[in-house]
Amino acid sequence: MNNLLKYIDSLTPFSERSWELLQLALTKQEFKKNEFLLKEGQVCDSLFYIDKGFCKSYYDIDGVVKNTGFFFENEIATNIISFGSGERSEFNLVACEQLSTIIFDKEKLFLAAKETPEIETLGRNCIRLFAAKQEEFSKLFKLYSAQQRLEYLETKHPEILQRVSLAQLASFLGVARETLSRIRRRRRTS
Amino acid sequence: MNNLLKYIDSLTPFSERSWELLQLALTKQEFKKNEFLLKEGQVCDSLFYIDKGFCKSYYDIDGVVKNTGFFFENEIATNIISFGSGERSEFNLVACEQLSTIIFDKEKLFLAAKETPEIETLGRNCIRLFAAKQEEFSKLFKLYSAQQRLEYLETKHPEILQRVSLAQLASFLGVARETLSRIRRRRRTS
DNA sequence: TTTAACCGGTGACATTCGTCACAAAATCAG
DNA sequence: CTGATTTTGTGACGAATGTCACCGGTTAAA
Repeated sequence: MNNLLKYIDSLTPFSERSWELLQLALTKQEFKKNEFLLKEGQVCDSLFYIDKGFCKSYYDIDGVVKNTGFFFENEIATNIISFGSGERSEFNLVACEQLSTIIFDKEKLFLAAKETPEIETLGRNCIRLFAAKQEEFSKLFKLYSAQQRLEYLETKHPEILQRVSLAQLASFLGVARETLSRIRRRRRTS
Repeated sequence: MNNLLKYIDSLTPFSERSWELLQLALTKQEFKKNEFLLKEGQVCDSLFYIDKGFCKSYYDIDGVVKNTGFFFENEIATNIISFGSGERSEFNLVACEQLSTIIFDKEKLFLAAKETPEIETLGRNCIRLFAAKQEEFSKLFKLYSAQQRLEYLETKHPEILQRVSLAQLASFLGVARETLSRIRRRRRTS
């Protein structure tokens, strides 16, 4: 819980009482590699704070896996559309390696938020960070070529390159695995 | 202010007192076509509720305009990254036609939110909707071809096609104007 | 009315990318 | 250590896209 406390403190002032109330909504949970945090078709009623390990979000489009996000330590993973609206999730969340999370239960979280506005503010800030991350990555696709997207990740998010296989990365970059190989080769030889 | 009231009511329960407090943070503002709501390099300290007309967000990449979003009546337009973090905006917001907005001033909004948790909750829900829209559109680029992206807009967001020129739309879809022409022709002839 | 500006379409051509097939290298399990 | 599996690289080829040039139709301004 220690990492989580630091994470919260970095977002908003938080009293002892708020922390005690919040803990009523929290559960530690471990996932094995390839275990699902959220499956397509389920309603997402949790926020997953990542304590150790990482997971990814992906769509299964006619049997083809399309990675759309990676979530590492000290981040929140969730389906914000499903969590907010109660609709079924269109994508999956799956552990990429042994994963330790702290789950925020939606219902209990809302109950706790009624008791203190600090929890409401925390929620707003979590969503804000989540939205900022969304915007950052969607920008890549709207503005840049595959090669430029790779270069952006290399400078701004090297942790992804270090921990994710090239096939996984290619899917995330929105190109075929072969295209990513060629981009890398072009740069080696020039 | 009537449209805004309905918008708020659709998001969260709102007392008379909350509405009166919120109004302290609100200002009506008109923009002429091609007038800027937010310029690249500025810090965004407003949420723009769109009452009438529409605007767009775009990046200027080495002199090339890349449209990234359109915002119509009954939506909030802003730069969520800049608004939340205080960093400078990397993109522009500009009126595409005569535009009537109601501006939420960030500083005054935070003051009002301290008085009542209903405003805090409203803020959380506005951000949530904004994040959901981000995710919806970024999904298009990660999963679909240009033609599929067009088809998605035609079925899910026909208002965009009705009000935006093909050149603007092509930029938003992330393809050259000519490519959009060819997609349209392919479908006519097949 | 005339002229200019804008909008949408299209042809030509080079480039890039996806797909399929296969091979080399790295990793893992027994 | 060894064989199997996974990961990565690459060649061939067709399809899709970007770029440039130009045209006709519409709209708006002079």
